[in-house]
Order: sequence, then structure tokens, then C-alpha cells
Amino acid sequence: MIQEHGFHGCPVSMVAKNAGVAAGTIYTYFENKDDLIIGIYEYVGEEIKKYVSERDDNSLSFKDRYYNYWKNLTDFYELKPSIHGFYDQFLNSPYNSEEMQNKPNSWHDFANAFFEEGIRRGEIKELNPIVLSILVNTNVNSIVRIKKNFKKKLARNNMELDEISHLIWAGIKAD
Amino acid sequence: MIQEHGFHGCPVSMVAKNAGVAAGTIYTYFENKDDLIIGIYEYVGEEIKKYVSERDDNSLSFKDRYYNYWKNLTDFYELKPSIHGFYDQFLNSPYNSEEMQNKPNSWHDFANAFFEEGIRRGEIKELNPIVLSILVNTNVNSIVRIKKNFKKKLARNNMELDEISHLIWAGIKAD
DNA sequence: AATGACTGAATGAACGTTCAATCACAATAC
DNA sequence: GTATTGTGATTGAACGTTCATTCAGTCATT
Repeated sequence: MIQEHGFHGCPVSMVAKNAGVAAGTIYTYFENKDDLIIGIYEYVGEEIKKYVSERDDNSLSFKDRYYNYWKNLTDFYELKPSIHGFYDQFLNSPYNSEEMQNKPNSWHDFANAFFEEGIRRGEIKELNPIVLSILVNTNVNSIVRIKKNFKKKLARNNMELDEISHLIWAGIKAD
Repeated sequence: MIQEHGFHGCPVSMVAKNAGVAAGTIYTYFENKDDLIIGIYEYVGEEIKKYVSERDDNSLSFKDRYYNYWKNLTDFYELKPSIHGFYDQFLNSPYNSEEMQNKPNSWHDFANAFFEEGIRRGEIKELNPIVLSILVNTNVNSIVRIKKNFKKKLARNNMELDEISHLIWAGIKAD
């Protein structure tokens, strides 16, 4: 609902109806609407981590693992467009404050560790793993968004958004 | 104000006060709040285009022009953090509908033409220029956002976000 | 009989929007 | 030069609606 209507466009009463409970019930589990939204964000982070980490296979070359990571993250978002829409909005909203960013976050931790290992194995350049995970996650995020918004335009222009995963690999792989 | 409080967090009355006019006056220039927000979006696009295009010098190599483009866009956003905050939020919100995306947009046109020329000159790979401009603009956007949010963390971890411009250049330059 | 979750009408604050009244200024008349 | 009228922008209190939140009462389970 948030992905479709935005944070303001979906009242608590609507959320409650959709969940099949009364509006008041939400307030036994969440302090207020903001607390609910932050709760969703934390839940979503866990789900993403679960999906991507379960499908990672560290016996493969890091190049293959990178492409799997990219594909799995993309698949997850395309499988659950509403999660993607929510997450994409949240990250760019005032909710995503510095305070928020400094909270423990197992999805971020996983992503950082993932790229750290690529460096340790000597398969990618010695860059800050936080930078790398931000780079990759940002690009997957926005490609999924573009695919969603530009459906017709994409077909018309025969755009190859998957190219971007190659571009980025070309940029980060060890020489 | 939108960058700080979000779309809902800033009532029309607040906008009016900040602008030094009465609330009603806004409605002689804009149909409603949505119309105002879309108006700001269009204005912002013009401003970005102006800043970046004025500083482009097509006598340089495309590599230099690419790095200028990157720098100028980054500078513009950092010079006007509130514009960046607004734009970043708008792009990821339900306001940025498919209908919105299909409206004429001189900033998008400029960016597309820019990368088209890089291809024509044979200095970058033969990719869809729309893909290229989305790639570059998305990454500049998110780097600026990260710099804004992560100030302390960045310093602590000695992160080199500027690396990303090189990574992307390595990815898109002609072999 | 006791516990704790659930309900949904009620509350009051906040918001977008309207509009009758006012104001600033220019054009016209004397 | 002064008074009068006309025009269009500006004002902000008021309106009606929507929304987050509360809480007294109900229900389900132990």
C-alpha cells in the first residue's frame, strides 16, 4: 500500500482493513504509525538478507557469486514488487535518518561481509566493502524501479538494463 | 522543507509562511498541493540542466567531459542539498509515475544526448544512451545522499566514494 | 472467573482548500 | 493635480474532511 500511495496516502485504518483487524489492534503491537513503518523496514531487511544469503554458494568463484547476488536481489524485488516499492521509498525518505543508518542491520552486514570476502580472495579491487555494497545495491534498486516504471518505453527502445551488471563487474574486478 | 520533513510533513500553510505569503496565494499559481510539487520537480529539472549543460565543453575528450558531468552534477547537488533531497525523494515516490516519466523533460533530453555523443565519437561502448544516463545519474544521486547521511561513518571508514566515478568509467569506456 | 487480545465508534488535531473582504496600483475623469 | 473607479492580486479566518490515536466495552481462551 505504501508503494502505491506513499507514506501519507495510506492511513492506518486502511492498513488495518487490509490486514483484517481493527485499527486499534495495530496499536497493541506498534507505538504509532512511524513505529509501524520502521518495523516494516526492519522486517524487509531481514527478508532480503534471507533470500540472498540462502542462495549464495561460497564454493563458486567470486565472479559467479557476484552475478548470483545481483540476480537474486533482482529476483527478490521483482517477485515482491511491493517490498521493493516500500524499500526504495523508505531509503530516500526522511525516515532513513543517520540514526536509522547506524542501527544494527543484518542485511547490510551480510552485504558488507560478502564484498569483503571478494577482496580477501583477490577477485575484486581493494575498495571499501561498504562502498561496494552500496554501489551494487543502489544499482539493483534503481534498475528494478526503472523496469517497473518504464515498461513500455523499455520495450520500445530495446534497452538492455542487464548490461549494467556487467559494467559494474568490469569496474570492480581485480585487474 | 520537503527534503527535511517529507511530502506529508510540510503543510501548505508552512510553505506559505516560509515564502512570506498567505496560504491562499499559493492557489492562484497552483491548482493544488500536488500541482505545486510537480511544479517544483519541473523547475528543479531545469535548474540541473542549466548548471550541467553550461559547464559542458564539447571541445574536450569525452572522458574529460564525463568526469566534468559527474563533478558538476555532484557539485550542484552539494551546493543545493535541499534540491537534492527533494529530487531524490520525488524520483522514488508515487509522484514519479509512468505518466510523469513520459512528459517532455529537457534535463533528461540533455543527458541522453550527452551520452549519445560519447557513443557517436566512439569513446564509450554502444549501449543505449538512456541506460547510460540513468546509470550515471542514479549513482551520482545516491552518492550524494550517502555523503549527506553518513558523514561520520564515512570519515571513520575512510570511504572513497569518488572511486565509483572511475568504476563506472571503466565499465562504459570503449575497449 | 480471570486474563489479555480485539473492536470500532469517538475524539480532537491537522490539513487542504475556499472565498468574502481588503489592498495596491493604474487608468480615467474632472 | 486630485478624486474616482476598475482590476487583479493577496489575505487569512473558516470549512469540511481526513487522519492518527484512544478507550470502554466485547470476545476468546485458559
